[in-house]
Amino acid sequence: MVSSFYIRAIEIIKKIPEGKVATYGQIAKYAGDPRGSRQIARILHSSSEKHELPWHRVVNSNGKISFKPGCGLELQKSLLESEGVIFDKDNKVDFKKYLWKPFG
DNA sequence: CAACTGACGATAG
DNA sequence: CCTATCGCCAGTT
Repeated sequence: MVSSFYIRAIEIIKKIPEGKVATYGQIAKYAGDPRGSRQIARILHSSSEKHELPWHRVVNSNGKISFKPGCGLELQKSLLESEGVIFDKDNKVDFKKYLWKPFG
């Protein structure tokens, strides 16, 4: 079962460039469902492996990671820092520098 | 088919 | 800043 929202979200996520991040709400909204933030989480889970999505470039609305230390937080943080995205002391990214915009 | 679940978002206190 | 709660929607049980 594949909804257009799902496909669209995948396409968007795959387009996130290195050194940039996007939010769940942003992706969901741009994919056609302003409130599909939860589906984004599902998509990342079910497709990050199948579609090799840069799941680590997706953070919540605060620019923070939803994980907890030991649950992947370190991994995501590490991956992003490898791409040039720096986290502050609150494990947040600087949207002014790293927020990716679908329109450029 | 009904209830539960979830890598969320926004609002309220 | 933090927790609590509602709303959204698809996938599971």
